[in-house]
Amino acid sequence: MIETKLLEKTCEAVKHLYGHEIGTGAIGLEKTKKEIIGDYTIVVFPLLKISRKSPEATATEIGLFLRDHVKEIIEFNVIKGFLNLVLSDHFWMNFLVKNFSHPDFGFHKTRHERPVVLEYSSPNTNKPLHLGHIRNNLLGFSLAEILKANGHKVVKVNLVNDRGIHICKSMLAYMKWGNKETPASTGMKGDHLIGTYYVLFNKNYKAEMLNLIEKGLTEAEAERQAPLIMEAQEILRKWEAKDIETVDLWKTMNGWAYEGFDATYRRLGVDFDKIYHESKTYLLGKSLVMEGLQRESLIQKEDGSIWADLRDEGLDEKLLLRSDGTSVYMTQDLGTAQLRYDDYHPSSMIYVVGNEQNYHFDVLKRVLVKLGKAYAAHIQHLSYGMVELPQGKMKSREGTVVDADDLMDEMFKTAEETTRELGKANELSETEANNLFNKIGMGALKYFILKVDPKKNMLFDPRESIDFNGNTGPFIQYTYARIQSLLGRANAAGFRCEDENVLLQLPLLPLEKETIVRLYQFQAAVIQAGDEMSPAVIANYLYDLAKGFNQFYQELPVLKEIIEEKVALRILISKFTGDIIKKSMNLLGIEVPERM
RNA sequence: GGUCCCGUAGCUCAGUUGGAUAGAGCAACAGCCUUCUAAGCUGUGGGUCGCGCGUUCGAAUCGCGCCGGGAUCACCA
Repeated sequence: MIETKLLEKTCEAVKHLYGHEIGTGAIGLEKTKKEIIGDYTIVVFPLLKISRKSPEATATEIGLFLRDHVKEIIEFNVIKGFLNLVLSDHFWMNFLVKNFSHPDFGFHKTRHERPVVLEYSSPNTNKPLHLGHIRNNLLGFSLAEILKANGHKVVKVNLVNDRGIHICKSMLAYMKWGNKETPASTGMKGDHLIGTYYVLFNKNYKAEMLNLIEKGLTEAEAERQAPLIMEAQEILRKWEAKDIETVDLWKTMNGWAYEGFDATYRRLGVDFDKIYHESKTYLLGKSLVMEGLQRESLIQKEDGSIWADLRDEGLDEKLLLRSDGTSVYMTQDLGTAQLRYDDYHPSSMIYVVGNEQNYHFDVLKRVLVKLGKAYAAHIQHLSYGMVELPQGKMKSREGTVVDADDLMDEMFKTAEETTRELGKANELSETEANNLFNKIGMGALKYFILKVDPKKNMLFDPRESIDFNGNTGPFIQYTYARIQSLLGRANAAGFRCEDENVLLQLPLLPLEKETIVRLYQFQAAVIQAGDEMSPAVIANYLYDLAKGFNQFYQELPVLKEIIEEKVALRILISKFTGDIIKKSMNLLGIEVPERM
């Protein structure tokens, strides 16, 4: 890319002019600010110690050297310590002509042998997915696409938390109050049906606790002694003992949950290459811990419980096996890490998990190191922030969760209303219309969530719903649809690509050039998004691209332009923009409609 | 209490490997459809970048100390 060349040539300039060898890292190269003439700017302040001259003189000397030694640079200007370089129109035209028809532009061919294992979603089978899971799923899916675009093989895995006390709670409530209901008999999605029992358990559990507290128990005592929780624990023991009835019910209810999840995943447009079940991996975790104990990298206490001692690393002791020999969350995660490593020998293992588990992953890595696992160094935690509601954090018990399926229904409805109001569904068949509403609704939702830096907490206000104007998914989809319409007309009118050599000589108007420059930046955006594991980089790039194109489209005629070569040029720009919008949207897991 | 994260316009967010007058969208107001889709474009107003000190030629960005918000530190997951 041209950036690399500019950096290297600047180093040469410094060596030639001042006799100093410097690395490209010592040079500040950035895009020139909008108001100033130029494409790239070199900040020369850091070089003054070497040049021993004024900022202006240094910048001018380097500018002269670059102009003479880099054929793409046709002129430059100096403002204080800023050297602004102007690249030739020919350079930008050449880029456009050489790349616009290249389907893989901006993407790298697979260049890493070992795959990346990417875990995301990881639901519990005791309740349906909510808005927080949506963020997780969208991030995970998008990140997979971004990594593929950067030349990685990606294995998407889902670790289902299908065992444990929380699962038993739903089971118990169902046994007590379920009346043999099924998804079929109630017409409810399986995961939602199970969710009602989870809620029911908590309601009654809370009532029992209050009762006990009234009788003089402390809260902690009540929590442990309430009959319901003790019954749930009994179910857990039966499950671990492989009691047939218990295991059967567990299988049945989990089956309902899976059916429900599958439907939600399909609608969200996410998928997995491999599904792990905690019920099948926790035993491997146990054996890893026992090995570690034998090798004396772990410690056992008098009551039989096994721990990792991390005190000399500034952390605490961490329990890995309970005194009764049963496993905890960490045990299970050690097992799945090992399993994944054995299954794929990946170059890295990425976990898309909320930032509330930062400590967990810190400990996980350290314990794996203690167990002598070299792959611990390649575990990465994509730690994303919480989705908050105007009232604060979502809490299932207080009924303030935004359900994933409900939300998607809402989005669809809003998309339908808005589209009909605008009269844009009039000529569509029902299937086509529903298809469009779905694309728009999901596009709005996905873009809304992915445009925020994953690391940050974000706010979701269901009342205001999601806008379809401004910096939104539908805005970008609309830009794409407009381009397709334009290209359709161009095609119908029989416009064909002009002779390349003619185009290469064309002078560019500012809006034309700005748009081409943005297209060029797609390559850097893909790389940056991969490095930072951030779909938001793509989303922000996309908005900039679409916004800029709309300006171009508004100000300059394409098909109505008089100069034939300009028509060809602008069609080329439009086509390339459309292609990159589509590719970028796909990196976010968002579809674009041909008409809207 | 220990550790970690966050604090930018009324609201939601960009910008944070230190660089030029801090940017968008929404909301408000004012314009632009006899010309390629107005889910669009243009313009106006709106800021002690939480506060203070420091490092630097230069700080929203780095360091330290406060203030405010959040997460986490379970024989929960």
